[in-house]
Amino acid sequence: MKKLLDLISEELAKAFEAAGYDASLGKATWSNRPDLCEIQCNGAMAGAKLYKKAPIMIANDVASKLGDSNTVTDVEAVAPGFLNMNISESFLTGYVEKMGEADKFGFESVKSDKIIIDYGGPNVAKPLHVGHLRSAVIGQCIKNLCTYVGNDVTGDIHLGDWGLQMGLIMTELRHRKPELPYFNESFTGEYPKESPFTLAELEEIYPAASAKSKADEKYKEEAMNDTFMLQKGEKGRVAIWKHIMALSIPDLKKNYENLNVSFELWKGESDTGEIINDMVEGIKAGGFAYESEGALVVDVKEESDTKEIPPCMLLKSDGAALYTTTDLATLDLRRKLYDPDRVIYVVDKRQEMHFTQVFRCAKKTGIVREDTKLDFLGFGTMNGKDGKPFKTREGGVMRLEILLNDINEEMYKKITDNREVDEKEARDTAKIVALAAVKYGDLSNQATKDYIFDVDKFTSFEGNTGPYILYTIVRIKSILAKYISLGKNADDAKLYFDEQGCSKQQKNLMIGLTRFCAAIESAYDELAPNKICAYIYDLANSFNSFYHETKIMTEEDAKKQEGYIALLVIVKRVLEDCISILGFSAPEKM
RNA sequence: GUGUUCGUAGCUCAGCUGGAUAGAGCAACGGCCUUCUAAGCCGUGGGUCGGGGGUUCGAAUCCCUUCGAGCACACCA
Repeated sequence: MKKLLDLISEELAKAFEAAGYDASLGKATWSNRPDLCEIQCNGAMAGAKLYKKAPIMIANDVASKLGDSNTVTDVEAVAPGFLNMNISESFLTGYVEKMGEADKFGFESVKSDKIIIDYGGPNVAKPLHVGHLRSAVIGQCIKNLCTYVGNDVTGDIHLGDWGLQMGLIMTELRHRKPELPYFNESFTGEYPKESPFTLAELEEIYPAASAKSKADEKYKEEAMNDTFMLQKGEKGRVAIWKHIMALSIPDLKKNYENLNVSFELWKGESDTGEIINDMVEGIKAGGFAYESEGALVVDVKEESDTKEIPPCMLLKSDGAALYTTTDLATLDLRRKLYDPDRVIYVVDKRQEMHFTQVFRCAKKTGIVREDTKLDFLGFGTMNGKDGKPFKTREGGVMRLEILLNDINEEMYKKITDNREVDEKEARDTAKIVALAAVKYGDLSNQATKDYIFDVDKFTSFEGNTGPYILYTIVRIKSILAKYISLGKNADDAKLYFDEQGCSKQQKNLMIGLTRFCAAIESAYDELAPNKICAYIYDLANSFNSFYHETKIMTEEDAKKQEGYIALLVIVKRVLEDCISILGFSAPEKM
């Protein structure tokens, strides 16, 4: 379905042409002065130079050609050369009607790429903390968005399960329990099925080991050696590694489920273990790699660089793989298994340099196709109210689980405050609304910027927040339920065009609906979830104004009432599609 | 040091492919619940868009410069 502005632009283009000017000047935009008009066209000013003519004269010429239009009304040329106009109500109503009937409100899928989205990236050695929230929330939304616009999308969690963090755990474990069979090289029997540590112990072992390695050089070397041995497939280390994975993955699954985040693929760095060798050999054979200070590297500098880009390192001087290696091998593996057209990484923006190196190296060495799009969507840090990285009150790393529980609890209090609510229902609603609050709070900011995670703000739920959006949807649901309870059918309701004209609020609401496709499109083009948030906040505002202005259930004219209901149905569907892309849902009541 | 992102109301943020009077929310103040959920609606106050130059009929937006902040700069991930 063509966008409303495009339809009007076409008409303007014809008018410019009829008046003797270039058709391309006829471009309609939404007015930035809603007090003056709904739609404006600045083409006359752009054409002033071209035709060496006062812009107001051009605007007047064009306006005179638009007198009998059935899409726009009140066309007016205004100094210095604006062309102001309103949309015809019958045309607008007809357009919204068609939107309601069309699949995805007339959004035209132009893309059908095979896309892999790399997000989540949890470290199996430690529990999810607030730092993982953004990747999960933004990644899931980008995945939903790419799917909505018609791509074939696969989400990959890309576990951090093959690096030094694994070696650190093993080293610490050996120091604590040297008697374990995993560390006995002459051991030939079966390793125990039972893990030698619990999940809780694992969560304690890693930070302890990490701290020691920073203070003790020898300890760190030991950990690096353990990492190397694991990567070589030494059976004792592999057995411990399996224990870690078996404990960690179910826990991760549970936590991501609570966030309404899911992954089609649960691959990790370790899945590249077997192909790293071949890949490195291939790059060497291609003549791309050379030795530098003992390490194997590939140059990735380019002429246009404004700064020094260090070479991309394939192997450390001790021969071990590092994160560039596993990221490259992951691309290699993905091409072999899925051959994607595009890979999108939703990762902390501090890793930009790393991915620049990986992308260039992958293109240069032919690991990915020349036309594969590799996108880095770097997000900013989640800070506390003090503007510094979010921490617990004690200054430690805040576990995601605890953060979410806190917010759920706050939400529950809010819901049960001063009213009688069923306990179970209140708990369920609290969970839904809390998740919306957290996700919307994140997604409504530009992904690339740091943002302040303010628990008070998110639990206050006023203004531009997820709960406000949900509240709007719940209000609509409530009216529709009432309408249906009278034995009427809301789904078959038809929009009503009133010759007398509709209220300003209603027209505004309809205009809001017509902007859906453009909002989705720009959000997709820029991989910017905040554009969807801005759109639905605006739409929800329009609806709430309309809601206060219009008494729906007491409307006596049945046709008119049916028209209102039809409008509500579309607004609700648009809002629900949008929040479903954002990754949350609305309760029945709140 | 080099590069990069950013600096907009007291606070948190939009707006940035140049257009008319720079917008929201929070906070402050004032209205609106016997009528579809007041987690709402309507209104008031609050700004040298960090500073200075430039390009343009027109600049928060583009260019240069300066000040300030964050981040990154090969053997961690």
